[in-house]
Amino acid sequence: MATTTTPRAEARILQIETIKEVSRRLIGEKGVAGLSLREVAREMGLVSSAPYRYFANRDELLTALILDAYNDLGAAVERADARHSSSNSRARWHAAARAVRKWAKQHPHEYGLIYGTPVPNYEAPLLTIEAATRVTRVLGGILSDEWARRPARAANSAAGNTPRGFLMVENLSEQMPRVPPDQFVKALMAWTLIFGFVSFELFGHYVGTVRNANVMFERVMNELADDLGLSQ
Amino acid sequence: MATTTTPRAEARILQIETIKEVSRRLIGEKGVAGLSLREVAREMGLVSSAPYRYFANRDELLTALILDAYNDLGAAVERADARHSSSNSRARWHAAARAVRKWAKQHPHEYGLIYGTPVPNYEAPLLTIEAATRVTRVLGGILSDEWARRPARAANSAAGNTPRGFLMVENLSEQMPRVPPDQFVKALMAWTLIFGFVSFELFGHYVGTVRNANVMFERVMNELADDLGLSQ
DNA sequence: TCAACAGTGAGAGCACTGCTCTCCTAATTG
DNA sequence: CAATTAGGAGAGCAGTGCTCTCACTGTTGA
Repeated sequence: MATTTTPRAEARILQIETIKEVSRRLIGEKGVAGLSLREVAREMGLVSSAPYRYFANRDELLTALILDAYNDLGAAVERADARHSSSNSRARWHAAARAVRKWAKQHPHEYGLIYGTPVPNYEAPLLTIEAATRVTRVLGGILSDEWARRPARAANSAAGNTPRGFLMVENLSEQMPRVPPDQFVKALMAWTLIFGFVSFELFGHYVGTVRNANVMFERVMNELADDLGLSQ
Repeated sequence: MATTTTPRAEARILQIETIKEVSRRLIGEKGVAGLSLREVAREMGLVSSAPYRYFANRDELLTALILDAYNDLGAAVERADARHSSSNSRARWHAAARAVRKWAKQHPHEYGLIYGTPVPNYEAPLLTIEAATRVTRVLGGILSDEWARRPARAANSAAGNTPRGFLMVENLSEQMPRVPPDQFVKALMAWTLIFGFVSFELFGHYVGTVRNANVMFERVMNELADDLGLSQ
């Protein structure tokens, strides 16, 4: 059964969606700093106080946009991963990594919003954390499926320095149930390096150093896949 | 001979220095977004238009602060590196990496200023690029000194896939004259990972994942040192 | 059915910002 | 010593985030 919503409630979520759409466009044109609620109102043909009926303040609007950005990126990575056979870890890894970079280059300002300098004093209101883990869950799933196919080595490694590595990483064992804990450090490095590379590229730190970022990204991801022991 | 500067010129550079000091303090308290020229003026007992005698606009002041931040970080890393015997690559590597992280945690807002989201449309005015390379020069020097002590392997690797790697990386051959080009990818990964880790830590992306960042940083840097083949 | 009740937009207003311009003083310079 | 010039004062403009009151209108409970 379709949940019956009052016309008013519908109109409300439509206005909220419009505000966010206009905001995304303005951010894309002039960056986060250039986003003003007054201009959003103007674009919508409203008076300057109207948007405050929907967002208590600018930070609340930004938080909503951050949440959407995490989910948009997460969905893109999930889709890319799902296009490959779950047993082909290496293809999945490359697909996921490329999806991150592609999304970032398509939405540079939104990427900066979520992986750049945190905007307010301390924004992340738990809700965003959940959305932020969508990418790490995909990456963890790839590693988990890979290690599920090699019980011997897994058992070996697990018997190694398990406690040491385990102490440092929370939640990762949930996301990668079959990956031996001593591999967590490598997994963390890979995850960090994907975003480190994309951030360096987008924020201009490779200017004068990396000539062909496309090729370099592929080589780096290949090296990481080797280090992680991804097969095929 | 001491360069004779007129009292007026001296007073000018003193005022500029004061403006930057006050700005740094304000940024440290309320973040980059909270920096206003009017408040700087107020703190200095000046009228709101006075600072514009020294900085054409807010962006110019920010650019100056960015430049200083790069140089401050660069100097800290150089100092840390210099404290070790040049032949002990591994100790130098760890010292440099720790210096980056330490400086970042001591000046989080300034770190965000230079390694977070770029603030204006496209800020980096070449001057900053020069200052930004101080860290990479230190890292390149460490690798260079390491490879200077193993001519055999260097020659071997250099004979390998030199052209491929060389095409992607500019300037790196100047900073690391004795490092075989096929090592450039690993060097780039290491450089990127230092800052990727520090950014993730400072910007809150490890919350809920990395429990003890101090220990994890050491392990990651150790792993990198292994991958780079640093001895001792 | 009709009256009370929200939800919404309009508009004025406050405190703040970046930035410009003119005026004046006082130090510097030839 | 006269001419120049740098720097501060102060007013002012356009823009911002945000608040408050007022009026309208679709929705809802008696």
